Amino acid sequence: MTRFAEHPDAKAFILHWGEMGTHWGVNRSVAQIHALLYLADRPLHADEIVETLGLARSNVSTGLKELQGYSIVRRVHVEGDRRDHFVAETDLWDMLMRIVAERKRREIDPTVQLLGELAQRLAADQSAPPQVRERVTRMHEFIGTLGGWYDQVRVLPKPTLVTLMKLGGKVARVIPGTSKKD
Amino acid sequence: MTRFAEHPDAKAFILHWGEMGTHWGVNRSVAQIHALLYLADRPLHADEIVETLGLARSNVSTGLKELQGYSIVRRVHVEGDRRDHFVAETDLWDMLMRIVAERKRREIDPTVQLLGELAQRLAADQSAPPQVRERVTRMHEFIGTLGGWYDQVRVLPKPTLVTLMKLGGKVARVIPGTSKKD
DNA sequence: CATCATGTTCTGTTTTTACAGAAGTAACAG
DNA sequence: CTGTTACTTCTGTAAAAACAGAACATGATG
Repeated sequence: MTRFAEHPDAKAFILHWGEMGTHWGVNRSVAQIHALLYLADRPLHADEIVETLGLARSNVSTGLKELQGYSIVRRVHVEGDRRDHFVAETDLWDMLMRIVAERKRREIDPTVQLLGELAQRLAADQSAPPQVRERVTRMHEFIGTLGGWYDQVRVLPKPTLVTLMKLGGKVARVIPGTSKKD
Repeated sequence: MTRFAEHPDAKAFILHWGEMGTHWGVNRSVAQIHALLYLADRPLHADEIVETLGLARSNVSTGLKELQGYSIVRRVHVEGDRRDHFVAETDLWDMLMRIVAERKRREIDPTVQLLGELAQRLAADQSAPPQVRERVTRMHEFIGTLGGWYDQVRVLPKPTLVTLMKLGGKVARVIPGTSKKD
């Protein structure tokens, strides 16, 4: 059915992507489903995924929901078939940006929120150990800075991002006080 | 013993840091040990960590080893005490860079390696599904580009990095063909 | 409106991971 | 050379996560 997924290199890709997932807090099955859809040249329906990856129908369902939560997989309608079909984002910049956006929303934002509360309370607390106050505050500021940078970069047009990325460290040349030599 | 860690806000920080870890593929205990050392104003020895966090001695030992593997905790000698003591990196830029470097080494580099092999084999394989060839190749190039960018940024002096970060999207202004307005 | 097709949620089981305590190793102190 | 302290590695257990299959829900079809 999913002929392309029988190719040994496709299989290797899917397996490796699954492993990668586990190292980054993503369920192996979810990552495998994503890899399969990324390699597909057409929308797949859930049962194709079940058969290709050997997962239970239930887990494919929840996996697809998770991937849609990241906005890197979307449901599409296929003419003359009432089953849901799914396609993955194939633009890798978009894919990365969406994953980052969602993880920020889920994990970073609540962390900044909490750190802000802790920092505020510690600032007013005479009995607080000074270095705890200072370190929590600095962590709050640091993650806030990263978040602010991300918010600015996120909205840049994709070609600009690609150019900046390719420039790499060379962008540092525009900063006053930095050597022109590198 | 570790008085600062009895403070409720310190406790909250440590617990949250532990949870964060679990979402990013880091053992909860390891992340907690790191948080505790980050908040400490002096080197701690293993038994202090055991008592403060309520972990088994064995796990503190392996946790500390792991953190040293990331180069964000180091062993220090304390005058007149033959036990090992440990301190965490408190410069958050350095900390982040070291974590990124290590995760790249452990996970990204082997992935690029594998993708390169797959892409090469697929290029020579007449029977390979064309979109599989193309998508694997693009993934390889994409991750390679990210890695190249990182390698360049990594070696920039810290003040330059901070300036760039604060500039945010404004660095895009220097790119030809980009509007001066943002 | 009964049946079938499709998809989701719930529940018990399996697998994986984290962990505590025991056993082992090494270095030092008396 | 013996006991003690500090630390690490090993091993069985406990906790957590992933998973399969069943039960359930929804909506289309004859």
